Amino acid sequence: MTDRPPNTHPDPLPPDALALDRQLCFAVYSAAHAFNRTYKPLLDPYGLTYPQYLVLLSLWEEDGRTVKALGAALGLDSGTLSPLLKRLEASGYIRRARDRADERQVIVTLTGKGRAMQEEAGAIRMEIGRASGCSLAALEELNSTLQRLTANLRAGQEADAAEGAA
Amino acid sequence: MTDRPPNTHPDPLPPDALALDRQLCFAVYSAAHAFNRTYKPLLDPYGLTYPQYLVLLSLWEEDGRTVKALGAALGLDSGTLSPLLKRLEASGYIRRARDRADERQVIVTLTGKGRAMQEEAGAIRMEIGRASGCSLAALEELNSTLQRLTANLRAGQEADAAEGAA
DNA sequence: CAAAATTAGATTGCGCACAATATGATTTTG
DNA sequence: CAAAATCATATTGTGCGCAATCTAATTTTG
Repeated sequence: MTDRPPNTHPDPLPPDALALDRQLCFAVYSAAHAFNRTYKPLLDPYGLTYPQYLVLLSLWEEDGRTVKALGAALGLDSGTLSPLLKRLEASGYIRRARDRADERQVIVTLTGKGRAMQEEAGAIRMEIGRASGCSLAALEELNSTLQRLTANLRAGQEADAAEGAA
Repeated sequence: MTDRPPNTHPDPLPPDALALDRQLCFAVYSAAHAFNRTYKPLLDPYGLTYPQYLVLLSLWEEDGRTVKALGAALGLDSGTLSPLLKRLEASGYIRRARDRADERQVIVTLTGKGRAMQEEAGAIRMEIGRASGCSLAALEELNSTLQRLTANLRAGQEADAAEGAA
């Protein structure tokens, strides 16, 4: 229970300040769903889900990462990744093996099928780009704006966490 | 690595075109998670989740909507909303009742507690705005850009669906 | 070196999200 | 008006996402 400034009613918010279409969070939430739904028919033929596809993207950048490294790259924890990676292994895209040097760690490696999938990903990416209906420049601009926003939100969380631990 | 196999690739994608931080979808996905994590400590004291909060926002705009109308506003179907609304009812924010005129429909109505929560929402919204670290103008700009993107993606889905049905 | 602390993953439980399906109410049509 | 089609919602099954907890391996410390 942090004591915040006594802002019971700091400002009279505009009457429609709480309208759904005024909330940036909702615009982000909706866009995320829209991407998911657009990816689904493209990934279904390969038996992949969108988060599984993200893991493959991550491994194509650097194969042989640990679960922890993947989690850091994707912003996911082991509670999400452990079962997801099991499914990815069951469908033949990756293999998991304990690191001999440090048996706490699990190394995730692409299989031949996993590497081969990268060829298909180019077409998927093109299709998504087309579906977004934005110019390359607009995509990059939006991308970096969202990355800044995400960084700001994360910084706020860390600050609050530190405050709570103090 | 510059020379790719002369495959069926329409265009030679830049070698890092599949890098995670180049994917707009991933920026959106990450921002959505970041919002969720920022909202969580603000909503936890009220026993609300973020999607439940969205339902309340929607009802504050117009109370007494049907499940279908809520689904249209939020982009969710009954498979998601039915159990969510049950939980919202169990925690006392809403009531659900069959429409007497058309017993197929369920009308969702705010309780006193549900209406009272709107007072708290102002402070939550301010806190989120602060955490986003963006100016009002930047927020609105980003909001409308994302709304256009979402509309484009949805249009593509509908086109594909129509194509499949043809 | 042995005990304590830290670390990496896995597991459990709950809630969201969606496809597919089921049920019951209403509308359309023959 | 009765059968068929449509509609609104609920249910089931699968997968993501996260908090909390557990286990085993490694590192730190006394």
